[in-house]
Amino acid sequence: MDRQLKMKRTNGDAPAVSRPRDAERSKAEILAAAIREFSERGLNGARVDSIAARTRTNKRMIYYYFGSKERLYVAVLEDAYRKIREAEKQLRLDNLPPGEAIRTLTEFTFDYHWRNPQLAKLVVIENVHKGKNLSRSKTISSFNLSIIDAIAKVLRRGAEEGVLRRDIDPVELHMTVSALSLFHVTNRYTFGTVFRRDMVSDEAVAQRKKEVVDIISRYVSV
Amino acid sequence: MDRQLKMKRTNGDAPAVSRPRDAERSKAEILAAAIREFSERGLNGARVDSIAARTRTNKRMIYYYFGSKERLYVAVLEDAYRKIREAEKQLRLDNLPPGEAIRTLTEFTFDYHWRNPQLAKLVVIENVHKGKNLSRSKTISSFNLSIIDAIAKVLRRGAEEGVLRRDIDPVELHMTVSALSLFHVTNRYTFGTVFRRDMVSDEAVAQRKKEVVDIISRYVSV
Amino acid sequence: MDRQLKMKRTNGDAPAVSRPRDAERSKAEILAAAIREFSERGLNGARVDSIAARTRTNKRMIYYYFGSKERLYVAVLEDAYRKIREAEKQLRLDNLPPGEAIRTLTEFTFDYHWRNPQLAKLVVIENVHKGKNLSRSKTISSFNLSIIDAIAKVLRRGAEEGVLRRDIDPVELHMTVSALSLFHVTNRYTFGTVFRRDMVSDEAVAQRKKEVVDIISRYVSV
Amino acid sequence: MDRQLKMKRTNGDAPAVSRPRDAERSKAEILAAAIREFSERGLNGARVDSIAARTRTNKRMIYYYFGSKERLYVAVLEDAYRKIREAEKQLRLDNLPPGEAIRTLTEFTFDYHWRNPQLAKLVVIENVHKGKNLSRSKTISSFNLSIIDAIAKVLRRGAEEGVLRRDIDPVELHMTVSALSLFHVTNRYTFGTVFRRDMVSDEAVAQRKKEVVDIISRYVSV
DNA sequence: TATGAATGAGATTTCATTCAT
DNA sequence: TATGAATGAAATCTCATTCAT
Repeated sequence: MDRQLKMKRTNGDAPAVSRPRDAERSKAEILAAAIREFSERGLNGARVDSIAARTRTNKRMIYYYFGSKERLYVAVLEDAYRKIREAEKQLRLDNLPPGEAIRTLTEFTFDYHWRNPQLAKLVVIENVHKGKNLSRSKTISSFNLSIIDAIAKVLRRGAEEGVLRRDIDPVELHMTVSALSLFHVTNRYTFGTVFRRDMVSDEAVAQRKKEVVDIISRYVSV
Repeated sequence: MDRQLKMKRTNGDAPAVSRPRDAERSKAEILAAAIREFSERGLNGARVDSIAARTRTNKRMIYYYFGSKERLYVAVLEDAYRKIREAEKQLRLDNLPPGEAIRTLTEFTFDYHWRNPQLAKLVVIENVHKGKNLSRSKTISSFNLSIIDAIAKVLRRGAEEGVLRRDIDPVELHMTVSALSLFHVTNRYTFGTVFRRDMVSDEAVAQRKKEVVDIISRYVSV
Repeated sequence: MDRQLKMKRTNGDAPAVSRPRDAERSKAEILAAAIREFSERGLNGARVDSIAARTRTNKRMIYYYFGSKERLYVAVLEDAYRKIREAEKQLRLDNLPPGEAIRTLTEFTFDYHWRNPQLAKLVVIENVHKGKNLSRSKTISSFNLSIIDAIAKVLRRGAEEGVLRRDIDPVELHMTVSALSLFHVTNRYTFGTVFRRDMVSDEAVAQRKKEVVDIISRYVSV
Repeated sequence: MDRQLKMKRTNGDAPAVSRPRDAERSKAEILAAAIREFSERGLNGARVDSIAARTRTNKRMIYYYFGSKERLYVAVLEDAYRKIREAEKQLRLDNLPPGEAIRTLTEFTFDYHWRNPQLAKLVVIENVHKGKNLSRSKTISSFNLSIIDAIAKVLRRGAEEGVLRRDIDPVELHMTVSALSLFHVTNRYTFGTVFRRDMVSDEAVAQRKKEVVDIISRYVSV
């Protein structure tokens, strides 16, 4: 695969970078490979061998750094959640008028899940397992509540300005936005097949996104 | 393992007539056991042994009747879809005013999935597998389109009576109702844990159902 | 073991004996192989592969019948204890004068362990594991207490006849006989090496047995 | 794994003098940790990682100082034997009347093994491995024969004084004392479980010690 | 002397499926 | 139609040991 790279390594008289020896990088590489494997095949379907194969390290290192397949899976879950929360922070919702902020957040959420389907898939997989792995994570809740705070702020502003309903619960709103955004990812295959519906063309996705934004707008507007 | 028992059965002069040997009953029993096992543990997590253990028959019979674990899984999927479509037909939406028909359908859908979570779970599991098993079913689409027809009829009536928007696509509406209803089942564990939200108490469920009906009502109303 | 039985089944026009299909025999074969492997290599040193190789069945059957390496090991322990207790019953101590009964039992115990070192080895191995596997056995104590009963009877007779001490505790005596008999098996290698002592020649063994009988005789005599 | 810590150490201008780097101390620490690990878990059950974890050094040092797990185990065996022989020398048996000397030695041996069970455990473990590791030690026999000499001297004195039998072989006597003393350590779990006997309370131990001393006394007395 | 990172070989266990009657 | 026994292939995990600095 990377014969080029290998060549480079053996060049020069400095014996050089020959093998990784970089814990952080190895860990990150494993995590990245695991996110893909788990989201594509589920906890039981994922193969530790496959994860290792997507890496420059080997199977043994997965156990060295993560202890077990399950603990790796928990790390993957945490990482996937962390990423969407970080992406959300780039939105700067505070700088937008309330209505537009909600619209922006809705569009972002829909787009994010469509373009990064891993989290959505991991989440439903974890629910098949009744959430017992996620519940082992101590930190998961702490960093996720940021999105609820952000929504709450926007709703407060909107209420003050009289442009948004006063009786909207931020968690409820987040649930709705999530449900409508995730569904298109987590149910695309069955819904497409069963109802003979194009779920994946650019037009179909754009059309659905518009619809979702519309649903949310009507829901929050006074 | 239980050799004693076996001995007892084959000994004695009482011949083979003793048990009814009802093929249909065996098949139905296997299917019922499989629905539970697959919905609880996923396709990979499900164990043929466990399915057999939930039955009065044995493992070999599963292969005799269904050929393979995968084909049994497809049969399970079809059966679960068939059941909700049959339940929907009891609603008699044609006898209700359009707005009320939509509300009734929404409440039914939400309740059905909450009380019969197997279909919801099977569907997300199947999507993890990119819907490749469902797509093997020849009949799946045929009997499922009934719900789209039913919604289309209601929307047409609503438009004619001027109480519902004219530009609502029935598939789009079904997708929205499904998304909001399924989410509460398929994401209850993670959402509850991550956002510290009660998802399961009677009050929480009733409150969410009210919200979902509200969202849909605002969405379809002129 | 019971080839006779098997023959009976496959005779007539039904073809051939090709593969076992005899649960009891498979189980017994595995158990016999496991006794040797565990007693020779310990719980950790024993290899499931090696046990299977000593069998006409395969590795998978070990899990089919015993569940795990540990549970097989417990079955092995139970079986080894059961065998010595059964052998003891052939001694008919009740038919011997008390002093001779004790002597006979001592000689038997010493010989048994020397000729069948598996139990002795299994026992020390199990003690390295702090007896946690044996303590999982429900039945172990029940059938082992027979030896204590037998000794108690002899001691009672001896006391009545005035030929044996009245204050000997049967468990204490069994412990002493066991200690002296087992030591020659469980410590033969180190004791031989460290103290440059022949522990294995027929003469050495006979001499030690005589000594042990002497020790016990002096101990129980009035 | 603890990268932060490592950074701190190699950073800064404080040079390498910071830690004493006492080779002898490291070696002794490893040996002490290994004695516990091997005696608690056996040769195969012991983990090099665990031994390192019981140390202030790391796994690599074990290989640096001892070469391999097996050679470390041999070192452990030698060390354990050396310790009991040194302890015995404190007894000053020569200063006691012969009968009392034997009694003192018996009590000491019983107590020593009960309070320091490592040697007893290591010895049976080594016997499971047919003594092949111990036989590699060149020195083991040389320093162990001291106990045989000591016993021989006492027996000679006792015979001359007419208080002890003339026909007692010192190795045989040591074997008997060892067997009775070690048994209580190496078989405590199984014997306790199988025969429902308290083996560990202070009273039980004291009672058994008394019994052992009694057995030995009757054995050596004229 | 000291240490975290890395690994190959091999161990136990799992599981869908088939055999033989 | 029914069933216990059997199995190959492959999965997860373990562990002593070495690498590279």
